[in-house]
Amino acid sequence: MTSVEEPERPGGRVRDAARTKAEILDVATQEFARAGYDGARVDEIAARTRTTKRMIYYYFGGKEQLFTAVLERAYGVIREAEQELEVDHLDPVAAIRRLAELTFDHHERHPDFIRLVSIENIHGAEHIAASEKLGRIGSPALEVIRRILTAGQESGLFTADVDAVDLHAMISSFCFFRVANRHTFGALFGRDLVDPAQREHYRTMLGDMVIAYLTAERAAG
Amino acid sequence: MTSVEEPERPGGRVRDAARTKAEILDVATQEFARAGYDGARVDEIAARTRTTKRMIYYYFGGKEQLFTAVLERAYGVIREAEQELEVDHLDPVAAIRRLAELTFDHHERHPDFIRLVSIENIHGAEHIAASEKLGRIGSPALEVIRRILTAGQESGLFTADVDAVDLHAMISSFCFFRVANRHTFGALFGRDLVDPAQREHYRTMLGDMVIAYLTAERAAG
DNA sequence: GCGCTAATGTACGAACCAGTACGTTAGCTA
DNA sequence: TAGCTAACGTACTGGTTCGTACATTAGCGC
Repeated sequence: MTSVEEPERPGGRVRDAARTKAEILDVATQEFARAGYDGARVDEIAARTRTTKRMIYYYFGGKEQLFTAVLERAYGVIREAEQELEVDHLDPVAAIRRLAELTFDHHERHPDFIRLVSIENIHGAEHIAASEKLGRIGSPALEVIRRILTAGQESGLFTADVDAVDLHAMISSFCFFRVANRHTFGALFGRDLVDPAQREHYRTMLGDMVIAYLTAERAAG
Repeated sequence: MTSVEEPERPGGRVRDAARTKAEILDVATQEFARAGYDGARVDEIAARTRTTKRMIYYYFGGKEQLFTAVLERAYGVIREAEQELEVDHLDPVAAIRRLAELTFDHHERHPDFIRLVSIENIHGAEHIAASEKLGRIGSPALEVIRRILTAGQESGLFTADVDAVDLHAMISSFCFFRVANRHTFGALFGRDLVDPAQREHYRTMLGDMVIAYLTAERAAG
């Protein structure tokens, strides 16, 4: 919003492939998250862009590939966030709590991403399967969890012998459900799981749950 | 499949409003769960029914109302299952574990229901909001949780002071995630959360988690 | 400053799909 | 068994939506 009449094209150049592509991806992310894959309209995405529908097909090939590109970028964002995890200086209990809270925060801050994942699951993860990039994206968080778990188990602090993938599932499930099922849960039980006033409450609850699970005294079995 | 050439109309009657409606609901449930709301095709539902598209509009009014009817029936099924909960004879710890396991089992047995709930959340729970029936459906499980929690907290077995709705959310999140996100999780982490061979593993994990949370020694604060 | 190509805009088509107008019949009732 | 109505079928339509053929121009290299 620097100029008065022409806030468009802030970069100066009229033709800019990179910016056009990025803008399409931004709008497409919103539109797919808003309405689901089949509910999303290519014309609507184009209309909310500085460019035209023609460009969507020029750069991405089609609706299907556009959705795949949207997913690739969304997963890229979470991978980057995970790479900034700095918990190695903490003791295992504090480290796991911190990791859980960061996962919690990321879900809270990216509801569109959660919706995209829900949508992709409705479609059997076929776009992930079709994407070379997503096949080998991995998860930095998983490596961090592995290290903390090993440390905690060796020191005897953690009694549970879960592996990193299952613990990641446990943490994610709580964070994901809270955002993804917010609407049906709210409608049926009259409680908004994403109410800002309850944010700390649920964040603490998640941490307590994970720590309790990892440090509980297990019956011999 | 009792007769050879005419396995149709097993009830005998050619015209049967109740059966036609039920059949439409059955097929519609599958189709909506398969493709999402906008991906589902009314023509496809009709084609897989003994009747025609005309009847869908005759009985339900439209695609939107049909989906609402599908949701109403699906939620009705889970409510009925919850009404058969019999855990009052157990001690609080065993009762909670049993409840968690029944929730786990119901999610496992009704993947279509899980998909419908995901779809409804993509659309902001607008069909639940539009349904009178679903507004006052409640949840028998919630009452059971309330009773167990009170007993456990009064006896000092449970240290956590969660309320029933939050505990229900915690249990549901794990069960829901495992089924709903099966595809993306499998594609990204190479682990099938619904692998039958791992069923007991995750069922136990859920119970351990909930019990650990409820019985953990909390730091004063 | 000239030409070449990546980048972009316009206008249209063909298929699809929710919903309906109109016509027919099964089966209950009296 | 006649008549009435709920239940059902056929065929169509109007709008929508993904995708594309064709025309145009910006901006870089030389």
